[in-house]
Amino acid sequence: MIEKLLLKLRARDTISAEEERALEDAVSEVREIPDNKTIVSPGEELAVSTLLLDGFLARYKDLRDGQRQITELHVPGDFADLHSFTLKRLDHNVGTLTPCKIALVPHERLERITEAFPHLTRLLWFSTNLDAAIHREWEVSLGRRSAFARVAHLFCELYHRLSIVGLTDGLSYDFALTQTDVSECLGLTAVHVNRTLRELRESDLLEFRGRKVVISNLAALQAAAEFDADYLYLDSRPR
Amino acid sequence: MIEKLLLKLRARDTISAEEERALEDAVSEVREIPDNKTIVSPGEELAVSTLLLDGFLARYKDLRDGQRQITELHVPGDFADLHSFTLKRLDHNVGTLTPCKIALVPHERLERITEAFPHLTRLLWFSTNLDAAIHREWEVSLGRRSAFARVAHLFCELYHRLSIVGLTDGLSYDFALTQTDVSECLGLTAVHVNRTLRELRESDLLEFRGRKVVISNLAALQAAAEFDADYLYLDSRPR
DNA sequence: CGTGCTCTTGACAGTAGTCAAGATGAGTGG
DNA sequence: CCACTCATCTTGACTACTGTCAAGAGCACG
Repeated sequence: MIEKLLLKLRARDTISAEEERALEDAVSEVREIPDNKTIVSPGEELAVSTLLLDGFLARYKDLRDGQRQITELHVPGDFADLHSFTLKRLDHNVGTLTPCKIALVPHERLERITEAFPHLTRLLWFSTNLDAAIHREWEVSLGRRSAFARVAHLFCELYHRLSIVGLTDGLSYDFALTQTDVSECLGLTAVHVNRTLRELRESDLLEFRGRKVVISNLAALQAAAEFDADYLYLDSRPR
Repeated sequence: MIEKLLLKLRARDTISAEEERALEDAVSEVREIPDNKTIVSPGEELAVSTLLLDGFLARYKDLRDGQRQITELHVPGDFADLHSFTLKRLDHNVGTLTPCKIALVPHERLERITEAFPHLTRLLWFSTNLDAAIHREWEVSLGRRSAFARVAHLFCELYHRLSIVGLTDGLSYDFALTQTDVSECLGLTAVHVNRTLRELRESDLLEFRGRKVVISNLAALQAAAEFDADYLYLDSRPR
Protein backbone atom coordinates (compact mmCIF):
# COMPACT_ATOMS: atom_id res chain seq x y z
CA MET A 1 0.00 0.00 0.00
CA ILE A 2 2.82 2.40 0.80
CA GLU A 3 4.94 1.25 -2.19
CA LYS A 4 5.01 4.69 -3.77
CA LEU A 5 6.25 6.29 -0.55
CA LEU A 6 8.93 3.61 -0.40
CA LEU A 7 9.88 4.26 -4.04
CA LYS A 8 10.17 7.95 -3.26
CA LEU A 9 12.27 7.45 -0.13
CA ARG A 10 14.42 4.67 -1.56
CA ALA A 11 15.34 7.01 -4.41
CA ARG A 12 17.07 9.07 -1.68
CA ASP A 13 18.39 6.57 0.88
CA THR A 14 18.21 2.92 1.83
CA ILE A 15 15.43 1.72 4.10
CA SER A 16 15.74 -1.39 6.22
CA ALA A 17 13.04 -4.05 6.46
CA GLU A 18 12.42 -3.01 10.03
CA GLU A 19 11.98 0.64 9.03
CA GLU A 20 9.67 -0.41 6.22
CA ARG A 21 7.53 -2.28 8.73
CA ALA A 22 7.47 0.72 11.06
CA LEU A 23 6.18 2.87 8.22
CA GLU A 24 3.54 0.34 7.24
CA ASP A 25 2.39 0.04 10.83
CA ALA A 26 2.09 3.80 11.09
CA VAL A 27 -0.93 3.84 8.77
CA SER A 28 -4.18 3.66 10.70
CA GLU A 29 -6.72 3.98 7.93
CA VAL A 30 -7.24 4.40 4.19
CA ARG A 31 -9.84 6.66 2.62
CA GLU A 32 -11.16 7.61 -0.80
CA ILE A 33 -11.96 11.29 -1.32
CA PRO A 34 -13.79 12.88 -4.28
CA ASP A 35 -12.18 15.76 -6.15
CA ASN A 36 -12.28 19.37 -5.02
CA LYS A 37 -12.66 18.52 -1.35
CA THR A 38 -10.79 20.24 1.44
CA ILE A 39 -8.98 17.71 3.64
CA VAL A 40 -7.28 20.13 6.03
CA SER A 41 -8.16 23.73 6.81
CA PRO A 42 -5.79 26.34 8.25
CA GLY A 43 -5.67 26.50 12.02
CA GLU A 44 -7.37 23.15 12.60
CA GLU A 45 -5.82 21.01 15.35
CA LEU A 46 -4.31 17.98 13.68
CA ALA A 47 -3.53 14.57 15.13
CA VAL A 48 -2.92 12.71 11.86
CA SER A 49 -0.86 13.25 8.74
CA THR A 50 -1.97 12.40 5.22
CA LEU A 51 -0.08 10.13 2.89
CA LEU A 52 -1.26 10.40 -0.70
CA LEU A 53 -1.69 7.01 -2.35
CA ASP A 54 -3.43 8.01 -5.55
CA GLY A 55 -4.53 11.25 -7.25
CA PHE A 56 -3.38 14.86 -6.95
CA LEU A 57 -3.54 17.00 -3.85
CA ALA A 58 -2.73 20.69 -3.48
CA ARG A 59 -1.56 22.80 -0.59
CA TYR A 60 -3.06 26.24 -1.07
CA LYS A 61 -3.80 29.55 0.60
CA ASP A 62 -6.93 31.59 -0.01
CA LEU A 63 -6.86 35.35 -0.34
CA ARG A 64 -9.50 37.81 0.70
CA ASP A 65 -10.56 38.59 -2.86
CA GLY A 66 -11.26 34.93 -3.63
CA GLN A 67 -8.01 34.20 -5.42
CA ARG A 68 -5.90 31.33 -4.25
CA GLN A 69 -2.26 30.41 -4.54
CA ILE A 70 -1.30 26.75 -4.65
CA THR A 71 2.04 26.43 -2.87
CA GLU A 72 2.75 22.81 -3.78
CA LEU A 73 1.24 19.98 -5.75
CA HIS A 74 1.37 16.49 -4.28
CA VAL A 75 1.76 13.31 -6.29
CA PRO A 76 1.24 9.74 -5.07
CA GLY A 77 3.87 8.73 -2.51
CA ASP A 78 3.96 12.22 -0.99
CA PHE A 79 3.29 12.79 2.68
CA ALA A 80 1.11 15.82 2.04
CA ASP A 81 1.09 17.20 5.55
CA LEU A 82 3.82 15.40 7.40
CA HIS A 83 4.91 18.84 8.59
CA SER A 84 1.75 19.06 10.67
CA PHE A 85 3.42 16.55 12.99
CA THR A 86 5.66 19.32 14.38
CA LEU A 87 3.46 22.29 13.45
CA LYS A 88 0.30 20.84 15.10
CA ARG A 89 -1.88 23.00 12.84
CA LEU A 90 -1.31 24.26 9.32
CA ASP A 91 -1.09 27.71 7.79
CA HIS A 92 -2.72 26.50 4.59
CA ASN A 93 -5.41 24.23 3.15
CA VAL A 94 -4.85 20.79 1.79
CA GLY A 95 -7.39 19.76 -0.82
CA THR A 96 -7.98 17.26 -3.60
CA LEU A 97 -7.72 18.35 -7.22
CA THR A 98 -8.76 14.92 -8.50
CA PRO A 99 -10.40 11.97 -6.74
CA CYS A 100 -7.79 10.70 -4.28
CA LYS A 101 -6.93 7.72 -2.16
CA ILE A 102 -5.17 8.66 1.07
CA ALA A 103 -3.71 6.89 4.09
CA LEU A 104 -3.93 8.43 7.54
CA VAL A 105 -0.94 8.31 9.90
CA PRO A 106 -1.60 9.30 13.52
CA HIS A 107 0.95 11.69 15.00
CA GLU A 108 1.39 9.46 18.05
CA ARG A 109 2.75 6.75 15.77
CA LEU A 110 5.12 9.24 14.19
CA GLU A 111 6.21 10.28 17.66
CA ARG A 112 6.97 6.65 18.42
CA ILE A 113 9.12 6.55 15.29
CA THR A 114 11.08 9.59 16.52
CA GLU A 115 11.66 7.78 19.83
CA ALA A 116 12.79 4.47 18.34
CA PHE A 117 14.02 5.02 14.78
CA PRO A 118 16.47 7.94 14.51
CA HIS A 119 17.47 7.17 10.94
CA LEU A 120 13.89 6.83 9.75
CA THR A 121 13.14 10.05 11.60
CA ARG A 122 15.86 11.81 9.66
CA LEU A 123 14.42 10.40 6.46
CA LEU A 124 10.98 11.77 7.27
CA TRP A 125 12.59 15.06 8.21
CA PHE A 126 14.35 14.96 4.84
CA SER A 127 10.99 14.50 3.17
CA THR A 128 9.67 17.75 4.67
CA ASN A 129 12.90 19.48 3.69
CA LEU A 130 12.34 18.29 0.15
CA ASP A 131 8.94 19.97 0.18
CA ALA A 132 10.69 23.16 1.27
CA ALA A 133 13.14 22.82 -1.63
CA ILE A 134 10.17 22.59 -3.99
CA HIS A 135 8.69 25.71 -2.37
CA ARG A 136 11.96 27.54 -3.03
CA GLU A 137 12.04 26.56 -6.66
CA TRP A 138 8.45 27.78 -7.00
CA GLU A 139 9.47 31.08 -5.42
CA VAL A 140 12.05 31.45 -8.17
CA SER A 141 9.43 30.70 -10.82
CA LEU A 142 6.90 33.06 -9.30
CA GLY A 143 9.41 35.83 -8.71
CA ARG A 144 11.61 35.72 -11.77
CA ARG A 145 10.48 33.42 -14.56
CA SER A 146 8.32 34.44 -17.53
CA ALA A 147 4.94 32.79 -17.96
CA PHE A 148 6.41 30.58 -20.66
CA ALA A 149 9.27 29.36 -18.47
CA ARG A 150 6.98 28.94 -15.46
CA VAL A 151 4.60 26.62 -17.24
CA ALA A 152 7.47 24.68 -18.77
CA HIS A 153 9.16 24.39 -15.37
CA LEU A 154 6.09 23.02 -13.64
CA PHE A 155 5.67 20.26 -16.19
CA CYS A 156 9.36 19.35 -15.94
CA GLU A 157 9.06 19.08 -12.17
CA LEU A 158 6.00 16.88 -12.39
CA TYR A 159 7.66 14.68 -14.97
CA HIS A 160 10.55 13.90 -12.60
CA ARG A 161 8.42 13.52 -9.50
CA LEU A 162 5.97 11.20 -11.22
CA SER A 163 8.77 9.29 -12.86
CA ILE A 164 10.35 8.08 -9.62
CA VAL A 165 7.04 6.66 -8.41
CA GLY A 166 6.43 4.90 -11.70
CA LEU A 167 3.63 7.15 -12.97
CA THR A 168 5.12 8.21 -16.28
CA ASP A 169 4.85 6.37 -19.55
CA GLY A 170 7.88 7.41 -21.56
CA LEU A 171 7.64 11.20 -21.75
CA SER A 172 3.96 11.41 -20.92
CA TYR A 173 1.84 11.25 -17.81
CA ASP A 174 -1.76 11.46 -16.72
CA PHE A 175 -2.59 14.84 -15.31
CA ALA A 176 -6.27 15.50 -14.68
CA LEU A 177 -6.02 19.10 -13.45
CA THR A 178 -7.68 22.06 -15.12
CA GLN A 179 -5.88 25.02 -16.62
CA THR A 180 -7.29 27.06 -13.75
CA ASP A 181 -5.55 24.73 -11.27
CA VAL A 182 -2.30 25.23 -13.16
CA SER A 183 -2.77 29.00 -13.15
CA GLU A 184 -3.19 28.90 -9.38
CA CYS A 185 0.16 27.15 -9.06
CA LEU A 186 1.93 29.65 -11.26
CA GLY A 187 0.54 33.02 -10.17
CA LEU A 188 -1.01 33.56 -13.60
CA THR A 189 -4.55 33.81 -14.91
CA ALA A 190 -6.21 30.84 -16.53
CA VAL A 191 -6.50 32.83 -19.75
CA HIS A 192 -2.77 33.43 -19.85
CA VAL A 193 -1.97 29.82 -19.05
CA ASN A 194 -4.13 28.84 -22.00
CA ARG A 195 -2.21 31.17 -24.32
CA THR A 196 1.10 29.90 -22.96
CA LEU A 197 0.12 26.27 -23.44
CA ARG A 198 -0.62 27.10 -27.05
CA GLU A 199 2.86 28.61 -27.42
CA LEU A 200 4.43 25.50 -25.89
CA ARG A 201 2.48 23.34 -28.29
CA GLU A 202 3.46 25.50 -31.25
CA SER A 203 7.10 25.32 -30.14
CA ASP A 204 6.88 21.51 -30.16
CA LEU A 205 7.90 21.28 -26.52
CA LEU A 206 4.82 20.01 -24.74
CA GLU A 207 1.21 19.09 -25.20
CA PHE A 208 -1.33 19.16 -22.36
CA ARG A 209 -4.78 18.15 -23.54
CA GLY A 210 -7.43 15.75 -22.38
CA ARG A 211 -5.99 15.13 -18.92
CA LYS A 212 -2.67 14.02 -20.32
CA VAL A 213 0.73 15.68 -20.64
CA VAL A 214 3.00 14.67 -23.50
CA ILE A 215 6.50 16.11 -23.55
CA SER A 216 7.75 16.34 -27.11
CA ASN A 217 11.30 17.41 -26.36
CA LEU A 218 12.46 17.09 -22.77
CA ALA A 219 15.91 18.64 -23.27
CA ALA A 220 14.47 21.68 -25.02
CA LEU A 221 11.67 21.98 -22.46
CA GLN A 222 14.13 21.91 -19.58
CA ALA A 223 16.33 24.47 -21.33
CA ALA A 224 13.38 26.79 -21.91
CA ALA A 225 12.43 26.46 -18.24
CA GLU A 226 15.99 26.76 -16.97
CA PHE A 227 15.15 23.55 -15.14
CA ASP A 228 17.79 21.80 -13.06
CA ALA A 229 16.64 18.69 -11.19
CA ASP A 230 19.19 19.16 -8.40
CA TYR A 231 16.54 20.67 -6.14
CA LEU A 232 14.68 17.34 -6.16
CA TYR A 233 17.62 15.60 -4.46
CA LEU A 234 17.37 12.47 -6.56
CA ASP A 235 20.60 10.90 -5.30
CA SER A 236 20.52 7.97 -2.89
CA ARG A 237 22.85 8.39 0.10
CA PRO A 238 22.86 8.03 3.88
CA ARG A 239 20.77 10.81 5.43
CA MET B 1 25.87 32.91 22.72
CA ILE B 2 22.85 31.01 21.44
CA GLU B 3 20.36 33.17 23.39
CA LYS B 4 18.55 34.33 20.28
CA LEU B 5 18.05 30.77 19.07
CA LEU B 6 16.70 29.93 22.52
CA LEU B 7 14.38 32.93 22.41
CA LYS B 8 13.12 31.81 19.03
CA LEU B 9 12.55 28.18 20.09
CA ARG B 10 11.13 29.01 23.51
CA ALA B 11 8.52 31.17 21.78
CA ARG B 12 7.28 27.85 20.34
CA ASP B 13 7.89 25.20 23.02
CA THR B 14 9.64 24.67 26.33
CA ILE B 15 13.28 23.61 26.37
CA SER B 16 14.82 21.77 29.29
CA ALA B 17 18.19 22.71 30.81
CA GLU B 18 19.62 19.50 29.43
CA GLU B 19 18.39 20.28 25.93
CA GLU B 20 19.77 23.81 26.23
CA ARG B 21 23.17 22.36 27.09
CA ALA B 22 23.00 19.94 24.16
CA LEU B 23 22.38 22.86 21.83
CA GLU B 24 25.21 24.91 23.29
CA ASP B 25 27.57 21.98 23.00
CA ALA B 26 26.62 21.53 19.37
CA VAL B 27 28.42 24.75 18.40
CA SER B 28 32.01 24.09 17.33
CA GLU B 29 33.12 27.52 16.25
CA VAL B 30 32.11 31.17 15.87
CA ARG B 31 33.04 33.37 12.90
CA GLU B 32 32.65 36.93 11.71
CA ILE B 33 31.90 37.40 8.01
CA PRO B 34 31.90 40.66 6.02
CA ASP B 35 28.85 41.61 3.99
CA ASN B 36 28.09 40.28 0.52
CA LYS B 37 29.99 37.06 1.01
CA THR B 38 28.73 33.66 -0.06
CA ILE B 39 28.82 31.18 2.82
CA VAL B 40 27.35 28.16 1.05
CA SER B 41 27.14 27.43 -2.67
CA PRO B 42 24.70 25.05 -4.33
CA GLY B 43 25.88 21.47 -4.61
CA GLU B 44 28.71 21.79 -2.12
CA GLU B 45 29.05 18.85 0.29
CA LEU B 46 28.19 20.15 3.74
CA ALA B 47 29.21 18.81 7.13
CA VAL B 48 28.17 21.81 9.24
CA SER B 49 25.09 23.96 9.62
CA THR B 50 25.12 27.71 10.19
CA LEU B 51 23.43 29.42 13.10
CA LEU B 52 23.10 33.17 12.59
CA LEU B 53 24.08 35.14 15.69
CA ASP B 54 24.13 38.66 14.31
CA GLY B 55 23.37 40.36 10.98
CA PHE B 56 21.22 39.38 7.99
CA LEU B 57 21.69 36.36 5.76
CA ALA B 58 19.86 35.42 2.60
CA ARG B 59 19.13 32.14 0.90
CA TYR B 60 19.06 32.82 -2.83
CA LYS B 61 19.15 31.25 -6.26
CA ASP B 62 20.95 32.73 -9.23
CA LEU B 63 19.47 32.71 -12.71
CA ARG B 64 21.29 32.44 -15.99
CA ASP B 65 20.68 36.08 -16.91
CA GLY B 66 22.28 37.34 -13.70
CA GLN B 67 19.08 37.97 -11.79
CA ARG B 68 18.66 36.37 -8.41
CA GLN B 69 15.71 35.44 -6.27
CA ILE B 70 16.09 35.53 -2.52
CA THR B 71 13.94 32.73 -1.11
CA GLU B 72 14.24 33.62 2.56
CA LEU B 73 15.83 36.23 4.77
CA HIS B 74 17.44 35.11 8.01
CA VAL B 75 17.51 37.10 11.21
CA PRO B 76 19.63 36.44 14.30
CA GLY B 77 18.59 33.23 16.05
CA ASP B 78 17.84 31.48 12.76
CA PHE B 79 19.50 28.23 11.82
CA ALA B 80 20.14 29.34 8.24
CA ASP B 81 20.91 25.95 6.78
CA LEU B 82 19.80 23.43 9.33
CA HIS B 83 18.09 21.65 6.44
CA SER B 84 21.52 20.77 5.03
CA PHE B 85 21.73 18.22 7.85
CA THR B 86 19.33 15.93 5.98
CA LEU B 87 19.89 17.30 2.49
CA LYS B 88 23.72 16.99 2.63
CA ARG B 89 24.07 19.66 -0.04
CA LEU B 90 21.90 22.66 -0.86
CA ASP B 91 19.98 23.72 -3.92
CA HIS B 92 20.68 27.39 -3.21
CA ASN B 93 23.29 29.85 -1.99
CA VAL B 94 23.52 31.21 1.52
CA GLY B 95 25.16 34.62 1.70
CA THR B 96 25.56 37.63 3.95
CA LEU B 97 23.68 40.85 3.20
CA THR B 98 25.34 42.68 6.10
CA PRO B 99 28.40 41.85 8.20
CA CYS B 100 27.43 38.76 10.18
CA LYS B 101 28.44 36.71 13.17
CA ILE B 102 27.72 33.01 12.75
CA ALA B 103 28.14 29.83 14.78
CA LEU B 104 29.00 26.55 13.09
CA VAL B 105 27.28 23.33 14.14
CA PRO B 106 28.78 20.07 12.82
CA HIS B 107 26.28 17.62 11.42
CA GLU B 108 27.74 14.79 13.52
CA ARG B 109 26.68 16.69 16.64
CA LEU B 110 23.21 17.13 15.20
CA GLU B 111 23.13 13.43 14.47
CA ARG B 112 23.98 12.76 18.09
CA ILE B 113 21.04 14.95 19.08
CA THR B 114 18.72 12.87 16.88
CA GLU B 115 20.01 9.72 18.62
CA ALA B 116 19.65 10.99 22.18
CA PHE B 117 17.13 13.85 22.28
CA PRO B 118 13.90 13.01 20.43
CA HIS B 119 12.03 16.06 21.67
CA LEU B 120 14.84 18.45 20.77
CA THR B 121 15.04 16.71 17.41
CA ARG B 122 11.38 17.43 16.82
CA LEU B 123 11.99 21.05 17.77
CA LEU B 124 14.80 21.37 15.24
CA TRP B 125 12.58 19.65 12.72
CA PHE B 126 9.91 22.19 13.58
CA SER B 127 12.39 24.95 12.89
CA THR B 128 12.94 23.74 9.32
CA ASN B 129 9.17 23.38 8.91
CA LEU B 130 8.85 27.00 9.98
CA ASP B 131 11.24 28.01 7.20
CA ALA B 132 9.00 26.11 4.80
CA ALA B 133 5.97 28.01 6.12
CA ILE B 134 7.80 31.25 5.40
CA HIS B 135 8.58 30.01 1.90
CA ARG B 136 4.87 29.34 1.37
CA GLU B 137 3.86 32.79 2.48
CA TRP B 138 6.43 34.25 0.09
CA GLU B 139 4.97 32.14 -2.71
CA VAL B 140 1.62 33.80 -2.01
CA SER B 141 3.24 37.24 -2.11
CA LEU B 142 5.15 36.50 -5.28
CA GLY B 143 2.22 34.85 -7.01
CA ARG B 144 -0.74 36.94 -5.98
CA ARG B 145 0.05 40.15 -4.10
CA SER B 146 0.52 43.59 -5.66
CA ALA B 147 3.88 45.30 -5.30
CA PHE B 148 2.43 47.52 -2.58
CA ALA B 149 1.14 44.56 -0.54
CA ARG B 150 4.34 42.58 -1.10
CA VAL B 151 6.58 45.26 0.31
CA ALA B 152 4.22 45.84 3.21
CA HIS B 153 4.05 42.12 3.92
CA LEU B 154 7.81 41.68 4.02
CA PHE B 155 8.23 44.43 6.58
CA CYS B 156 5.42 42.99 8.71
CA GLU B 157 7.09 39.60 8.69
CA LEU B 158 10.44 41.04 9.67
CA TYR B 159 8.84 43.06 12.43
CA HIS B 160 7.43 39.91 14.05
CA ARG B 161 10.51 37.78 13.52
CA LEU B 162 12.84 40.42 14.91
CA SER B 163 10.50 41.15 17.75
CA ILE B 164 10.67 37.67 19.29
CA VAL B 165 14.47 37.81 19.39
CA GLY B 166 14.46 41.24 20.97
CA LEU B 167 15.66 43.20 17.96
CA THR B 168 12.84 45.68 17.64
CA ASP B 169 12.55 48.99 19.42
CA GLY B 170 8.85 49.74 19.61
CA LEU B 171 7.68 49.71 16.01
CA SER B 172 11.09 50.18 14.48
CA TYR B 173 14.10 48.01 13.73
CA ASP B 174 17.55 48.23 12.20
CA PHE B 175 17.59 46.93 8.67
CA ALA B 176 20.79 47.56 6.73
CA LEU B 177 19.73 46.02 3.41
CA THR B 178 19.55 47.91 0.12
CA GLN B 179 16.44 48.45 -1.94
CA THR B 180 18.00 46.09 -4.47
CA ASP B 181 18.15 43.35 -1.79
CA VAL B 182 14.49 43.96 -1.03
CA SER B 183 13.60 43.80 -4.72
CA GLU B 184 15.33 40.42 -4.95
CA CYS B 185 13.14 39.11 -2.15
CA LEU B 186 9.97 40.34 -3.76
CA GLY B 187 10.38 39.51 -7.43
CA LEU B 188 10.33 43.22 -8.33
CA THR B 189 12.86 45.64 -9.76
CA ALA B 190 14.75 47.99 -7.49
CA VAL B 191 13.17 50.94 -9.29
CA HIS B 192 9.70 49.69 -8.55
CA VAL B 193 10.54 48.96 -4.92
CA ASN B 194 11.71 52.53 -4.64
CA ARG B 195 8.42 53.86 -6.02
CA THR B 196 6.47 51.54 -3.73
CA LEU B 197 8.40 52.64 -0.65
CA ARG B 198 7.47 56.21 -1.50
CA GLU B 199 3.82 55.20 -1.67
CA LEU B 200 4.08 53.49 1.71
CA ARG B 201 5.67 56.60 3.16
CA GLU B 202 3.02 58.85 1.64
CA SER B 203 0.31 56.55 3.03
CA ASP B 204 1.82 56.97 6.51
CA LEU B 205 2.29 53.24 6.92
CA LEU B 206 6.03 52.75 6.93
CA GLU B 207 9.34 54.51 6.53
CA PHE B 208 12.51 52.73 5.43
CA ARG B 209 15.45 55.11 5.21
CA GLY B 210 18.98 55.14 6.49
CA ARG B 211 19.17 51.45 7.39
CA LYS B 212 16.17 51.70 9.65
CA VAL B 213 12.54 50.68 9.33
CA VAL B 214 9.90 52.64 11.21
CA ILE B 215 6.34 51.36 11.09
CA SER B 216 3.92 54.24 11.49
CA ASN B 217 0.74 52.22 11.72
CA LEU B 218 1.10 48.49 12.25
CA ALA B 219 -2.61 47.65 12.06
CA ALA B 220 -3.04 49.53 8.78
CA LEU B 221 0.19 48.08 7.38
CA GLN B 222 -0.91 44.53 8.19
CA ALA B 223 -4.32 45.19 6.67
CA ALA B 224 -2.76 46.56 3.48
CA ALA B 225 -0.52 43.49 3.27
CA GLU B 226 -3.29 41.06 4.19
CA PHE B 227 -0.78 39.90 6.80
CA ASP B 228 -1.75 37.17 9.25
CA ALA B 229 1.00 36.09 11.67
CA ASP B 230 -0.41 32.56 11.98
CA TYR B 231 2.17 31.23 9.55
CA LEU B 232 4.93 32.16 11.99
CA TYR B 233 3.56 29.71 14.59
CA LEU B 234 4.13 32.00 17.52
CA ASP B 235 2.31 29.85 20.06
CA SER B 236 4.23 27.87 22.65
CA ARG B 237 3.11 24.23 22.94
CA PRO B 238 4.55 20.72 23.09
CA ARG B 239 5.97 19.77 19.70
C1' DC C 1 -29.86 16.76 -26.14
C1' DG C 2 -29.63 20.20 -22.77
C1' DT C 3 -26.59 22.04 -19.02
C1' DG C 4 -22.30 23.49 -17.16
C1' DC C 5 -17.67 23.50 -16.87
C1' DT C 6 -13.56 24.13 -19.31
C1' DC C 7 -11.10 25.75 -23.12
C1' DT C 8 -10.10 29.25 -26.63
C1' DT C 9 -9.55 33.65 -28.77
C1' DG C 10 -9.81 38.76 -29.43
C1' DA C 11 -9.70 43.53 -27.91
C1' DC C 12 -8.25 46.48 -24.58
C1' DA C 13 -6.17 47.93 -19.95
C1' DG C 14 -2.84 48.37 -16.35
C1' DT C 15 0.93 47.07 -13.33
C1' DA C 16 5.51 46.62 -13.28
C1' DG C 17 9.84 46.63 -16.24
C1' DT C 18 13.39 49.22 -18.94
C1' DC C 19 16.32 52.89 -19.86
C1' DA C 20 18.40 56.98 -18.58
C1' DA C 21 19.93 60.85 -15.88
C1' DG C 22 20.59 63.31 -11.87
C1' DA C 23 20.69 63.55 -6.57
C1' DT C 24 22.31 61.91 -2.22
C1' DG C 25 25.51 60.27 0.93
C1' DA C 26 29.12 57.50 3.07
C1' DG C 27 33.83 56.51 2.89
C1' DT C 28 38.69 57.76 1.08
C1' DG C 29 42.71 60.21 0.04
C1' DG C 30 45.13 64.47 -0.73
C1' DC D 1 39.04 69.56 6.14
C1' DC D 2 37.61 69.26 1.64
C1' DA D 3 37.12 67.34 -2.88
C1' DC D 4 36.37 62.91 -5.06
C1' DT D 5 34.37 58.45 -5.95
C1' DC D 6 31.22 54.88 -5.99
C1' DA D 7 27.15 52.76 -4.51
C1' DT D 8 22.53 53.69 -3.69
C1' DC D 9 18.45 56.22 -4.17
C1' DT D 10 15.13 58.89 -6.89
C1' DT D 11 12.37 60.35 -10.71
C1' DG D 12 10.60 60.66 -15.52
C1' DA D 13 9.38 58.82 -20.02
C1' DC D 14 8.32 54.99 -22.44
C1' DT D 15 7.51 49.82 -23.09
C1' DA D 16 5.62 45.32 -22.58
C1' DC D 17 3.99 41.36 -20.33
C1' DT D 18 0.18 39.72 -18.21
C1' DG D 19 -4.55 40.79 -16.61
C1' DT D 20 -9.47 41.89 -17.59
C1' DC D 21 -13.61 41.44 -19.93
C1' DA D 22 -16.38 39.20 -23.11
C1' DA D 23 -18.10 35.84 -26.28
C1' DG D 24 -18.20 31.62 -28.45
C1' DA D 25 -16.64 26.61 -29.01
C1' DG D 26 -15.94 22.03 -27.25
C1' DC D 27 -17.16 18.30 -24.45
C1' DA D 28 -18.58 15.36 -20.58
C1' DC D 29 -22.48 14.12 -17.97
C1' DG D 30 -27.17 13.53 -16.63
